[in-house]
Amino acid sequence: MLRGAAQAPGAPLPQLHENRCPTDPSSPVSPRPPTGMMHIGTARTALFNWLYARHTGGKFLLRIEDTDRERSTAEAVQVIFDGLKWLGLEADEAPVFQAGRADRHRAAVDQMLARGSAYRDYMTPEELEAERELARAEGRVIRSPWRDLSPNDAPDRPFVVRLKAPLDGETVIDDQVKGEVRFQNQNLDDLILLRTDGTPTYNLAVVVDDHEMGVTHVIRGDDHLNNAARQTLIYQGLGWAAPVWAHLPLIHGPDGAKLSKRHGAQAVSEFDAMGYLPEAMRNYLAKLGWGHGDDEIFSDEQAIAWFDIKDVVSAPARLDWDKLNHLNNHYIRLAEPARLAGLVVDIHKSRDLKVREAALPVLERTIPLVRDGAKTMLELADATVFVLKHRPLELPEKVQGLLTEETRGRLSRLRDRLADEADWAVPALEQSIRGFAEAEGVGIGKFGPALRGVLSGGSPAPDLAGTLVSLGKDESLGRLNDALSDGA
RNA sequence: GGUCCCUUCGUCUAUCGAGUUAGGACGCCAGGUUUUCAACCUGGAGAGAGGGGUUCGACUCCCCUAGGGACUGCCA
Repeated sequence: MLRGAAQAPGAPLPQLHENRCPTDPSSPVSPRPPTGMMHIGTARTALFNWLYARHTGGKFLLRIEDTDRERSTAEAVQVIFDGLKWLGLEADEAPVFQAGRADRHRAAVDQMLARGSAYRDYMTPEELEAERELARAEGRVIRSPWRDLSPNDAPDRPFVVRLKAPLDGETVIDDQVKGEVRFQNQNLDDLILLRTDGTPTYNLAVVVDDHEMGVTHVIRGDDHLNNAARQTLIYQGLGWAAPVWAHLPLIHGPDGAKLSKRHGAQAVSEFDAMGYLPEAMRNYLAKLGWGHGDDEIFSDEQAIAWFDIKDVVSAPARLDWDKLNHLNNHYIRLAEPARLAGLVVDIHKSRDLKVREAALPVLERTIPLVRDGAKTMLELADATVFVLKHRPLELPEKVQGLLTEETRGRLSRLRDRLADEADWAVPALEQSIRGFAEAEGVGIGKFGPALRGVLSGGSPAPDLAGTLVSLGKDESLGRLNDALSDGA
């Protein structure tokens, strides 16, 4: 939905409350090749934009900022789409590719040139470098001599087009989370709008696209706060009204430093691979930098109803794995077993474990029994391997050590009792086991560990009755028989 | 170097000048429960970076210092 560039200067912002999600199609850290990842910080920015759009009834828009052609690849873009989809944040309209709008960007620059709010700068790279050093030494911003020269003096050589920013006065950003931020214009340089090859730069493209896409609220990372001032100057140069700004604090690693590889993960795909559920990520990310009183766990609907940019915290937050795990566990307990079973199968398969179709229902009835302790889907997968093993099970030494003469006798008597059990369900089996212990005149501790070991092959398993139910009567008895006949 | 942002328990945060032992959550510690690992129950320790102001009164407003961070590209 392009509104066209012809909006009158100073006209009121449309009441659409549209947002955009600024997204980097390539890695901001390593120049090339694109690392093809969607940073967790980008994901949270997207989440806040999404929450705000849903809350206000506006639109959640996606724009791929690929004005740097070299670093933008189809794969990198796909990673972004996949990441947003996994997180459950899909844009309301087709994504806009910035690179495809270069003509609009250039048209805007023509306007500025005509209005005198931009100029051609013929400085050579060497001259620029010298000026940069000098400016830094003098503690000021770069200034080009071409700013005030007449076009008639133009030499015949490549040029960039720069913004002709005001030299004095101040630019005030009324940021929704930072409050009023003031910049002295003398500290703001004439940023490049068009490169030597005529292609638009990011700062120009963002302004033009936001304006023409009808973006009213720009919610983005803290790292753009300085840019907001400079972009405001571009809006002024174009005679357009600036949008409402909201700059989110960054997410740091557990140690407070910038989030990086050594913190475990930075890409949303990695969180997926580590077994985190998207709804847990949404809840966690929402709580990171925003909150609604003491509410810790909430649904998307609640988050949407409660979300307000003004409640966003202004300090950077650290990624806390313990808390993420806790939330993930909470959502694993809430999820449909069938869905979890599917995810668990995928994990087992990726670990080269053969999973037959018939295992799905078995998994489905096992999951509710073992999910309470699972912090991630990976752990849930670990907790369910016992059910997927093939007979005869290999018993680890620890289990074999439990199988003394006495215990074997006991287990065999228990086997007979279980074989007669008609009601193969947790309550009945619990009673049966307890009754058996009584009949034997011993505590469950006398045979429980051995029974568990025989049934699970030493892998983690739920309580005894649960394990029996998970396995089913035939498989349980079979495993018992295997162990009792083996070496007997 | 310059500009800008940030600073409450270990972590995320509540408290939006005067009802507080500064609340909650995760984590942690202790105890309970117990057929593994968990889960679960009970209890506990734990914070306003430092220094100045403003005010009858400050965690809350202002200034300074310290410490973190972002930007300072013909990257985004």
